Amino acid sequence: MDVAREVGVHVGTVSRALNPATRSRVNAETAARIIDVARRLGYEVNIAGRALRTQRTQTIGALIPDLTNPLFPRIVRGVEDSLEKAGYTALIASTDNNAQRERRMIAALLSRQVDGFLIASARLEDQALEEIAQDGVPVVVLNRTSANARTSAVIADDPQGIADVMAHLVALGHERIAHVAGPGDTSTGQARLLAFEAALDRYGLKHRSELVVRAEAYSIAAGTRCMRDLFKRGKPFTAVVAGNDLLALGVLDALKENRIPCPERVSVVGFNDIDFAERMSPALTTVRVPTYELGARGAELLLDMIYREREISTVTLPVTLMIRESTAPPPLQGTGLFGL
Amino acid sequence: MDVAREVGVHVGTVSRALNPATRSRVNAETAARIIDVARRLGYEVNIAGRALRTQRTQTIGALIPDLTNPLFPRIVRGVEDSLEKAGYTALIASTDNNAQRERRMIAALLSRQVDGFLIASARLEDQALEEIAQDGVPVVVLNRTSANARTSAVIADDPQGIADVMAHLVALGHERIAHVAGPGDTSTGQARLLAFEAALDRYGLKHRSELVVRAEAYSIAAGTRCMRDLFKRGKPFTAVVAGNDLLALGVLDALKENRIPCPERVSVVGFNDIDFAERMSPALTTVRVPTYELGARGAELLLDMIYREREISTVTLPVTLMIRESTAPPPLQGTGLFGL
DNA sequence: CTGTTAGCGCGTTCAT
DNA sequence: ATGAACGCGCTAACAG
Repeated sequence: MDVAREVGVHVGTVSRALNPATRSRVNAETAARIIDVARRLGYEVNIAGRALRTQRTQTIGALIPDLTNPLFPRIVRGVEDSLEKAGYTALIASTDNNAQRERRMIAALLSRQVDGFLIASARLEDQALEEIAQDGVPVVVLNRTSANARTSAVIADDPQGIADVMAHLVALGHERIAHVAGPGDTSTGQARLLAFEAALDRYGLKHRSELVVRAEAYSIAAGTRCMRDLFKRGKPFTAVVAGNDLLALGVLDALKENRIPCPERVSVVGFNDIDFAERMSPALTTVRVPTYELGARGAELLLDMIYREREISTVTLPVTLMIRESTAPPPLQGTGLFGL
Repeated sequence: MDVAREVGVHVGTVSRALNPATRSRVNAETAARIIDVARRLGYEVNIAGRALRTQRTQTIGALIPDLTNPLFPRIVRGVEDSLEKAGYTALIASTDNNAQRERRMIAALLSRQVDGFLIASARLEDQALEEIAQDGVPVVVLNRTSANARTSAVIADDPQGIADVMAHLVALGHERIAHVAGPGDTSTGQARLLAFEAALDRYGLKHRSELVVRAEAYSIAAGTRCMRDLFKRGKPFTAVVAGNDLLALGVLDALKENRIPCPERVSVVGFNDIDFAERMSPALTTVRVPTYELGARGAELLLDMIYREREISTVTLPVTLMIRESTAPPPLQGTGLFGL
């Protein structure tokens, strides 16, 4: 270490002087000199070396299903900001919600000795996740719950969001409401479907299984496919609650295919309030999820687990219904879809 | 290393067996046994340890201005896919095109001994970049050029894109075309402005400095501000070429504020063809940039530089004009903006 | 307060 | 083909 040579002290002293936590144990004056020389020489600690010794890489792994879904960049941003305060950095990996790719990425991150994992992948029953937690590496899941008792979670209040949506639709006069549910193996898909059914009960609306379709993925294409399915069944409806915004966009596409105007004949609502949702045509009514906070809180929780071995916890963030152009009162009787 | 103990060989042998590059130098049978045991024990090489020895972390740093701009997730995706093939991983950092944050991130990445940098930050005169290259760490810049002779670059064919845009507008009959240019300290901002002016000459159109405004950032808000500026100047125009899609969205907002219909009275065109551009209202006419390829090629170039100390090069990718709803013929004389 | 020593996990070199 | 020894950069622990 040439800083040591330059100042004329031992490397150990330099190490202590440069680490804020141990700086107090070295003469203030020499410390100042060391810091000065280090800066002048452009010295940066080698985190790989430190990691070898401390077993801490100051790096966490973030598993994101798809950065292309506007939901996630905001989450990542929250994560980054929280981590940076602690001198941490995130290694980001896209998984496509593909189990195999997920395993590969986890292996890659594990071999880089990440200090913890932030997992926004939606799949419910990850044995991969199980393995990590068993290894003793802290895990926080984002925007999903986990069956695993050893992971913390930060989630949005999905039941409340769906409840707000349903209250809005019922207030507008809708009675035949369809649901394009998210994938069954995701916790959000399940939670939102449950909340949908609970709302049906609350308002004394009939459960019609023909009005519920499950998407196989959270994507625009899947939303369109589900909607085509719904049309084939030929059962009347005046509103569609989509599992998330991408599904809602797919629903709108299918509506357009069939020249069914939204919101005049069918209302559509999404979930998440992705960027640009308000600029779509029609501007999408949806539930805003505080994505930045979701990431920020998740990162804080993880740092807590790393440093203070804090107990496991689940944080639920409030959501807000954003009413825009894609919802309106249902058409008059006799003028609706399928002669409703 | 407990794998060694389990198999009954020396750690050196295990190391050789587990490293594909040196596997040939060990008995095939023992190698197989070692690999088997390693898998059974869930052993993963510690990249930090290897890095210390080899000075290679198999990790590169990616500086992205803003993941929230839909342009970048696609680039990142291309980067990831190319890197993964080589066993590399990307450390992603958002910079906000903020010089100070950029330095902090570079320091953080440098201390993690990244093997190279992929820089999509747009700012032109980075001394930070200069320093990195001087350190001998390979750098590839993405979607921008660099004054630095030691960095490779992958860029889109901006001049061609703007030329196509102008040909389209002129063919529609536009003669008074405004330009909301990108920031002057970005290479894209400069290149597109130059191409805009060249096209003016090509079609014998007058240069009107009052019809050119410079944005201070690539953002929606900046686009709106520029447009308000343009209105204040009171000079007539029938089309606006925006420096990128976000600026174009800001331009559309300003038009809406003033109840000026697009494309009936003013045509607007963007650049990049971000996701959802075709779902906006009106659907945005813009220039598609092959973002995934941009990232993928950039990563390949960087790996080449790391492994083969390849010479510096610049790759230019072709672009495509996407004609949608935001462009149309100009209004008839006398009905246009400012009495045009 | 500071110097010394040892060892984190790996790859390399030299010996066998 | 394999074992032994060393050192990469750093910090914890101990000695002074």
